[in-house]
Amino acid sequence: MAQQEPNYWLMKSEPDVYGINHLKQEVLTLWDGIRNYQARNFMRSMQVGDKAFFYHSNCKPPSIVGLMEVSKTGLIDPTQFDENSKYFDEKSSRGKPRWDCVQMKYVGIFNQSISLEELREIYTPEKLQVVKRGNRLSIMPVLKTTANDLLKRLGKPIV
DNA sequence: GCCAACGTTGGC
DNA sequence: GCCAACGTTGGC
Repeated sequence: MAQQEPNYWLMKSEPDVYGINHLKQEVLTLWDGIRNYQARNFMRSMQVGDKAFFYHSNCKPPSIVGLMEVSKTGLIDPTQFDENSKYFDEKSSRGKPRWDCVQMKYVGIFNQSISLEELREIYTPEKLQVVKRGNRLSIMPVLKTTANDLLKRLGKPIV
């Protein structure tokens, strides 16, 4: 069977909470704690092998810093059942879990990251959603043409 | 620290 | 089903 073309995504995380270096150390991580339906639905449409730009948010400067890859899909987010987790959801049940997640795999860090400010100079919100003012979505698709252009600018990710 | 944007909740 | 109140995200 022919390999399907990967889709591209952008996923935000705060470097103090879980940054690209955490992923570099762990290699694999569960992208859990997503409590937004739109973001969850994007995760549901992910395929193993899809690529995602790792975006550092809530920091100076917010930037695309690395690349990762979807390694497992359709996983139930365990934090929704954990009463001690800040992501605990009392309205979710094991019989009918509300939140799921994917497993991501480290690919590499870009030699030179691209800041949000620079992204705004290059792309319109139609070309790259994250530059849209007030965008709070933490997971969003990236158009193939934009993704290819980004990869050209960012160069080869360093493992 | 401020606040714009916007998703969610709950009263009606 | 509307919408006001509230909470959160995240840039600045």
